[in-house]
Amino acid sequence: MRDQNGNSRKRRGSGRATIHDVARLAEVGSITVSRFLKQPDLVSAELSLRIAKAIAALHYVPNMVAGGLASTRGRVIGMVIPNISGPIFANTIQSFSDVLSQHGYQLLLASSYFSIEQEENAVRAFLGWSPAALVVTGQYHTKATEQLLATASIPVVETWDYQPRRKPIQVGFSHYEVGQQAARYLYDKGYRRIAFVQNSIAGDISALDRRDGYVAVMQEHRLKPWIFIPNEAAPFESGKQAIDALTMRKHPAEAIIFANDNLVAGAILAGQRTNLRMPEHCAIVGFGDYAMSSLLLPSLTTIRPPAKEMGEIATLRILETLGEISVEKKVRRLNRLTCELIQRESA
Amino acid sequence: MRDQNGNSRKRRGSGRATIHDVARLAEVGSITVSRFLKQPDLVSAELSLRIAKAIAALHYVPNMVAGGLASTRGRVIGMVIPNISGPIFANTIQSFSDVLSQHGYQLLLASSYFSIEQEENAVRAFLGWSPAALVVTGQYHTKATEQLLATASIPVVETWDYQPRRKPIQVGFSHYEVGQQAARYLYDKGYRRIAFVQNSIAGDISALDRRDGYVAVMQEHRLKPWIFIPNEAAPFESGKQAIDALTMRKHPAEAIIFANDNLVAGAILAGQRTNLRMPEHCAIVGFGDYAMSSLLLPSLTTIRPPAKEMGEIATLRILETLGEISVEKKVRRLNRLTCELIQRESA
DNA sequence: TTGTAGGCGTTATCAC
DNA sequence: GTGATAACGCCTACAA
Repeated sequence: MRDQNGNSRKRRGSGRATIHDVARLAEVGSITVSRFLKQPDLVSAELSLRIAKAIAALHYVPNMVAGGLASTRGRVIGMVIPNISGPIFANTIQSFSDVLSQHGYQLLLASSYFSIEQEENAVRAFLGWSPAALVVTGQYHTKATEQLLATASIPVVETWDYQPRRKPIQVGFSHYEVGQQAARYLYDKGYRRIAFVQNSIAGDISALDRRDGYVAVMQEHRLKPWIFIPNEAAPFESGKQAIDALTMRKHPAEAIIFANDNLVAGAILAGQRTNLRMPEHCAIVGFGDYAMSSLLLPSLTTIRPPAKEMGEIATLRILETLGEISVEKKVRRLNRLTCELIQRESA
Repeated sequence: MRDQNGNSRKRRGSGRATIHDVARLAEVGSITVSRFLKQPDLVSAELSLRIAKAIAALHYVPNMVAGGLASTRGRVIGMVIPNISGPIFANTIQSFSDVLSQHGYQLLLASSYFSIEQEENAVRAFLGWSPAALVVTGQYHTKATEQLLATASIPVVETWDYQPRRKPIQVGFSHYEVGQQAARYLYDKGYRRIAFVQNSIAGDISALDRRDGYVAVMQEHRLKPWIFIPNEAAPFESGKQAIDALTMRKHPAEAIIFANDNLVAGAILAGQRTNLRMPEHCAIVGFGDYAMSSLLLPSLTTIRPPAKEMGEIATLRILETLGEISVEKKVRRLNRLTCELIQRESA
């Protein structure tokens, strides 16, 4: 039974042209069409031409679902990120997605909101799609996630963190060292009463690593670590709360390291209101280098994570593991990236 | 031939437990397992229990790819957005993805960088995944995209724009009216020499609609429209260039509408350097209400698009069309959202 | 270089 | 309420 296009009428089908329709029109075997699409070198020029015409005539779009099922490995790659809309991760997603789509892979995205339980759900959901690879954020996961990732037998990349001797491919940086970097910078500038303001989001474990780096440097110099934990939920409010608590006291902080630039934004706004001058009264170092960080008054001295680079390199490492490309040795060793301290007005 | 788990050894397979493995362990037919997962009401309590146990024992994760192939409609939804990392669209993505995943759908994401050709590529790639629905940004597409969307016979949603009498489901707002809104606001404040600064990104067609709205209001009042087109690529630079050109002249602009807040950020920084006082010397209205907009000095009067709402409502409309949920009539009519003018210091 | 047979894991269809 | 069977559209394996 044929419909008006000469296609066989299917009981269930999607209605779209299939590889068989193309093959019939081009008068070749379907497998030749498949080869034409995947390994064009193996198909003769003559058949290639006929096939190309048939594809165009039928508006054929290969069914990736069927292909994925047949090859038991789909051309999707899942990515779990704490926060899609956060200023910090968007660049990683963007560059990841861009490089990926150039190689015919699609990005499946989910957000965990810094909850490792939500991350587990996302990973579980992704696995149902037989992804070619998975990308997660950070090194801290639930036991179940660890196990899912281990048994998935696909490339797994951890971004936004770095820990030697871990199984997954790492493309990130050491948060601990970022904490050290910030503390040393301030110490070297002569500050001694240096405080650290934690993130208001409890699930942000990486921020605790940065705190630990700060603590280590303080102890190195026999200074007492001074940690402030905001009890506000909103980042701006937390920042305000922190700077008030740390500066409006008898022995105020000379310098403050904030867990991220969002907190700083709140702090700086509060400072403008109270005429707190930075860095004269209090120096500030943030983390993240968000778009706004250079626009604040004072502009913000902060540590810039290699967000875009992580996305790019993660993709390259994945594509290499999948045999899609071969990358230089240089790239293959780029597990551990570094953050740059951007010196501006606030410290 | 069975392996150690009692599963039949497959020549190709993924190695994961299949619905058949579950069925065998639970001693039921595979279709009953399928029903247990999709329509639990139709399965007796006794079998349900056995199946649940088997699923847990085997760590069974349904293969969505196979399911998608069999049902010719996968549980993925594709979304094309101009810019993932842009401050403006991220909220739409986030809320869209969140509601979606609550209903068991996955988000496929691609960015167009304001190029309708890239959008076409993305749509084509998405269609290969038999998505349950597609979301695109804006109402301007290539002919081919229009055709792809029309023949896909799946729900299509256009966000971030609104145009009556278009075929796709619309969840957005009128950029033309936003342009009018900004112009009227400034006119009502007494400004007459009002200029409009276009976006430096040529592909941002919606920004031209905003410009047209501004032009219309100016002509309404018999004022001469004054449009500045930056020739810089970078938004901050464009903003600086624009404010310099529009204010450092004999008859400077009294007020400026910028195509977006990124441009304004550059302009305000330039103004701080030249001691241009806003709004005294020049009032400014932006568009987007980015995170930084309230932090600038002066804080920015701007028009806030309903980014999060668009994502949420788009998802609801899609899920409703797919028969997943039923929404109130109220929501069903929410095609046209409105933008709020946020009054701050700059105008 | 090209083709044939059969499987990938699930669901639609129909029968009991 | 439950199950057998046949698609779904492509790809791997093997053959010619």
